[in-house]
Amino acid sequence: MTASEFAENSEERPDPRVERSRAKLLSAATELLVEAGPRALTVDNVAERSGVAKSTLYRHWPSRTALMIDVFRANMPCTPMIDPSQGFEPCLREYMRALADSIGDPEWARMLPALFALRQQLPEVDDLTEADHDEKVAVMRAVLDRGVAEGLIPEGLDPRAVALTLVGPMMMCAIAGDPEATLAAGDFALDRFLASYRGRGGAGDPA
Amino acid sequence: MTASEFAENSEERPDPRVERSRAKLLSAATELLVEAGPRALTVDNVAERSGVAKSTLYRHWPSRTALMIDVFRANMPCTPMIDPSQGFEPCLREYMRALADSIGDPEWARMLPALFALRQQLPEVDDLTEADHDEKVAVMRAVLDRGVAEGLIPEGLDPRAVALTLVGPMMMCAIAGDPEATLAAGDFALDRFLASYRGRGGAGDPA
DNA sequence: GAACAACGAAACGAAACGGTATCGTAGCGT
DNA sequence: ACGCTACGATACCGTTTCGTTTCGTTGTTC
Repeated sequence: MTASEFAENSEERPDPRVERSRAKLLSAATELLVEAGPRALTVDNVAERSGVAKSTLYRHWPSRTALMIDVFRANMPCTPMIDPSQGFEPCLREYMRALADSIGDPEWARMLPALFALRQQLPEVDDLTEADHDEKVAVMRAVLDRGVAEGLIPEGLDPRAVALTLVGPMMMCAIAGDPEATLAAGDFALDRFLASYRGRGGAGDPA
Repeated sequence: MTASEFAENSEERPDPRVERSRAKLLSAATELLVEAGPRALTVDNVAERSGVAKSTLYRHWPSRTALMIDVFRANMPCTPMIDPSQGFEPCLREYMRALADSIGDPEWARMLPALFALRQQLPEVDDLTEADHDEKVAVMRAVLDRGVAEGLIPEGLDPRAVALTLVGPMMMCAIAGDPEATLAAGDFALDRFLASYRGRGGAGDPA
């Protein structure tokens, strides 16, 4: 009831214990998901490994499923943003490199198959992946626009198709359990893609 | 006890009931896996849907896991074989088309994520996918050899890398829940790949 | 038709699971 | 120092799950 209460400090600082136990639970749940798959992600396992009581878990999430979804959300790499001012090819190469880094991260690569598997059952997970996909396509569209402006690639290229051919090989690598090869796979695909438009000066037909 | 019994028919014909119940169980298990994922593939569910008793299931498979592995094995499309005599490009195009057909099959596409997810936990599933991968790479190697012989692509191309860039987009399509686009994705990737070597007469550097 | 093997139905057990409730404790902000 | 609140421990409930067992029945082969 001091004078300072009147100021905009009326928001009470949140109890640090809340964030701490939440972090512990999320971390333990991530470990379990990475090490042994979604089936091992049980409330009892998470509680035991995290050292946090099961009752506390249910104070933070309404269900085991909600926790699992948050595990994906917390670990999903955010789509790297790109500065288009450095030109088409450097920009695309940097984008691919950043994507390989995030997709090929060993932890993330281990939970990637589970993500796609649960996408079919949990609409929230589906939303997560779809939003991520849209972001990737949006960045790709911007990069391609730059390429068209520079006359290096033809007009009318579908950003979704390009993203598929460039990201697909990397994703395939990560999912197939060979995350170390992600960067190389992306490089090869990118080289082929770029070379395919260098043949006749870039203004080929947009097939 | 007729005379025909004396011939090479001395091996007793197996009871047709065995194969019948096995087929029923496998079919029901496949449906459950496709519709609701591996978590729905329980012994009770399979027994109920197939109309076969649970005890019979355990006469055919030692565990639920063994059944699930056989479900994958029974549904996994066999790698299409290719006749290399028709020339490099037609041959590669036909191969890609056949791959798109098998990978993009709706049923198979629905169980594909589960396959990759369980690969990490079940070594038998890992063996399945690895054998399939090796087959694909072997066919690709044969096709590429033909391409080198025709002077259309440079020597020294890694069949694994090529397979990754060509199959990756299709696989990504199927896993991401868009199996209808599999063919188009493969076509686009293939067009880019081929065009990338047409620029300077095919004898470019093997990057 | 007789012997035999596969099957169906059902009960059972043990363990794991998701989720709830209780209550004493300990840490936080004031 | 005090009150509030998150927390820990634990017990508990109902359900699901895997896997086993038993026994009567059906179908197949000879």
